Amino acid sequence: MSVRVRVAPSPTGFLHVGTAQSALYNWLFARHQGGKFFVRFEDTDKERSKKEFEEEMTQTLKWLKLDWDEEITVVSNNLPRHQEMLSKLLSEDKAFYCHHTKEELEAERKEQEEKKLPPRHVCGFKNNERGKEAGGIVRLKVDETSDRIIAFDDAIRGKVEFKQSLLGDFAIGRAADDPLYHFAVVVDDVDMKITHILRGEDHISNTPKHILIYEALGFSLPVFAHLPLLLGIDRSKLSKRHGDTAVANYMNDYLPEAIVNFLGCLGYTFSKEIISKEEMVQEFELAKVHKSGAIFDVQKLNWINSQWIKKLSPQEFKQKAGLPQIPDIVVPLITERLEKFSDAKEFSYLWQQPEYDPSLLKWKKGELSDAKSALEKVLESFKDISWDKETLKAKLDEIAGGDRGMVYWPLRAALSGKEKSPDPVELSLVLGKEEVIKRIDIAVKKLS
RNA sequence: GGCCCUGUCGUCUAGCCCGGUCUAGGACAUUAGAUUCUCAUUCUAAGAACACGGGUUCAAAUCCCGUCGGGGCUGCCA
Repeated sequence: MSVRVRVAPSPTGFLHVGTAQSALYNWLFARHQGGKFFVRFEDTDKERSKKEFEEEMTQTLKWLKLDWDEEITVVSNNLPRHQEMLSKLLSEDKAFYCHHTKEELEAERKEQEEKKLPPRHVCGFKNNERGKEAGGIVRLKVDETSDRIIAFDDAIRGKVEFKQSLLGDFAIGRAADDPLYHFAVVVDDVDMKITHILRGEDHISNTPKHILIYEALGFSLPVFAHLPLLLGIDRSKLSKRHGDTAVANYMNDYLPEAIVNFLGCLGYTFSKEIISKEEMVQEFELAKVHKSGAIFDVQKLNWINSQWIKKLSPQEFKQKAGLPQIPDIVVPLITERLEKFSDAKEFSYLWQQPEYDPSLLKWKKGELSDAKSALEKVLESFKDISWDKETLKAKLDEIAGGDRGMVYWPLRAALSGKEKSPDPVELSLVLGKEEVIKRIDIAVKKLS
């Protein structure tokens, strides 16, 4: 049987990096197995779900190049089916209406905590006539007297067990025509013939509930696999207070290849650290996914991004960095020292004249007057010189005598207007003779 | 509180299943050095971890028990 997996985010915000990671592992598993990967929007929470978030998530998934099979589905579109299944359970007496108020339920939960009892709602309505009267929320009947152990073999963690008696009669619908997540997700996964459910570890304790729903509905179980969570610096579940959690916030500074590479390696150890998703597909094995959560460390992301940036062709770089006007020849000078695209603007001196204070021209071992005379000598000798690396270098060394800094520093400063930059010979080569002479001339005038 | 998952350098991890080859390896980060006018790249080096306590064994990061720590869930959110 062919593998079918899905990622099912709820469209209540921008695509979270954790969701992106989950999508990636589902995608990797599907592609490795030659199966199908689907995207489904879990909009059972009508209050918070928004169409614009669906659109945003779709665009972001595309940007990550995690291609899905068939059209994206939306849970609410399957509502008639959910209602049908809910009614079925109700009529088969496997589910019932709970008429307790929120206040009563809350009081019950509070009391249970105080008495150190397991938190569960064993509903008094499940076995009396009022439980059949429509109104209130719909709960699944769970036999609290059973000593059954609900167990499943997690493809990542191995055997996981829960006592059925601790579950209580959990809610599956706000009303007979309004399914809750736990119910809708099961029905949809069945309808889509999902074979493996790879989702975040935060769903482990929901799994026994889902198993009970599968059973009540008479469907066979898929394979479950719970992915480790992405953590913030304090090791709690990654959330907004830890920084940017929306993939969208990384789109301007990072390459999708870097994000995918980073996310893939947080939760799995591949044969190498810089790896494309196609290469990941080759190696991916579900059982090798890590069990414990990993901290989302931007420093590592930055390094990975810098590695991917270095692989870019000049054309690709200019387009991604939003600098289409710059000459190809300056690109390597930038990519060699770039971690994030937004930092590219620091190198504007490569395509436009820099602004700087004349004092910058003074080298630490000399005076301003030394800089001036050095620049004048360079200016003079550059006017009629062969414009290649060896010649320029030889000439500058000759002018400098023994102390290269006396010439290199002021020249480099004159060309870049920065304390830190590529060396003056490289700058001269990419800037061109005419521009170099112009900039030296400006520098000399600043010192006059 | 209850239930469940998890625990190797600061971070991501290899090793653990099938005890000895582990004076615990790699990467990021940090520090120092080489190259160098500066920065970056590159290279070299250094510091840095088996949560703790028992047990089994000739031998334990690896097996067993317990403790502690971290996290998740505990909703008419997902």
